[in-house]
Amino acid sequence: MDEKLTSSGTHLNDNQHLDEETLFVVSQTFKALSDPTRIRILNLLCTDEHSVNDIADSLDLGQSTVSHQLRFLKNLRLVKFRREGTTLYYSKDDDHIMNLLKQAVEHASHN
Amino acid sequence: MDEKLTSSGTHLNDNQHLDEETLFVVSQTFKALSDPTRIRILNLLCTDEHSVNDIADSLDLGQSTVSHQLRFLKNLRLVKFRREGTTLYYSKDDDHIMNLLKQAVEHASHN
DNA sequence: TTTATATATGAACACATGTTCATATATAAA
DNA sequence: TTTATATATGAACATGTGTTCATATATAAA
Repeated sequence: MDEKLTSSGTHLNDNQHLDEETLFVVSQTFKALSDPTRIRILNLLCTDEHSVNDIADSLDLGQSTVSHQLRFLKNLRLVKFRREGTTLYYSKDDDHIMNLLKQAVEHASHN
Repeated sequence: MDEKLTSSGTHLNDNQHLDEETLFVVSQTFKALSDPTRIRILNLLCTDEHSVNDIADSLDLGQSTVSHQLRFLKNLRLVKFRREGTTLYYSKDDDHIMNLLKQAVEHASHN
């Protein structure tokens, strides 16, 4: 127990080397944020929840495109959804990553 | 002057819509951080400067691979280099983006 | 059940991406 | 100039990625 303080665990924090799992998760996370379409979707979900067609209409994207990208984001647990009849309302599910996106946007638009 | 306070500039901060240039820069930035090899290189450059062969040896990568990726990172101004004889010492050139990487790593390794 | 609407899915396609190989360039030493 | 070392470069290749199209599924209303 308290693996971080021992020196015999499978992978400890040597604070320098990145183990393969961390590397994979980090790269996948940034990959999610590396596509303009996904960035626009997440930016839209930053404030409110939206249905799939809402998103498609707002961003002028195909319904299929939005659905595919939402599945991608859902697999990474960056978004979640709530059903109401036949409509699915998607919303953000990871405030930490949304914050990274916000930081990058602010950095890029040099405010 | 002071475009942010006017309402007649080409693109203002409506704080909701992302203009194309911002979208491009943000996506490119995250793309840089979305590849395991580049993450490992940046992680290595997080603390000290390193030559190309240093990096290749440390991370068990081909010299060509490292050189290609360093060019990629240099084009995005995430790294810079300093020459000493025939050796080029690379180091980080964007503390803000390095900080984003650090945050993601810490988030992924659930500390 | 039939119909309408909202969303998901899979195949296909064009395009982007990362690595490798061979080779070019650049600097310094002999 | 020749030689050695460090790095850069471009072509080629396999693989990954985002969008579109057609269609399937799911829920609700009629």
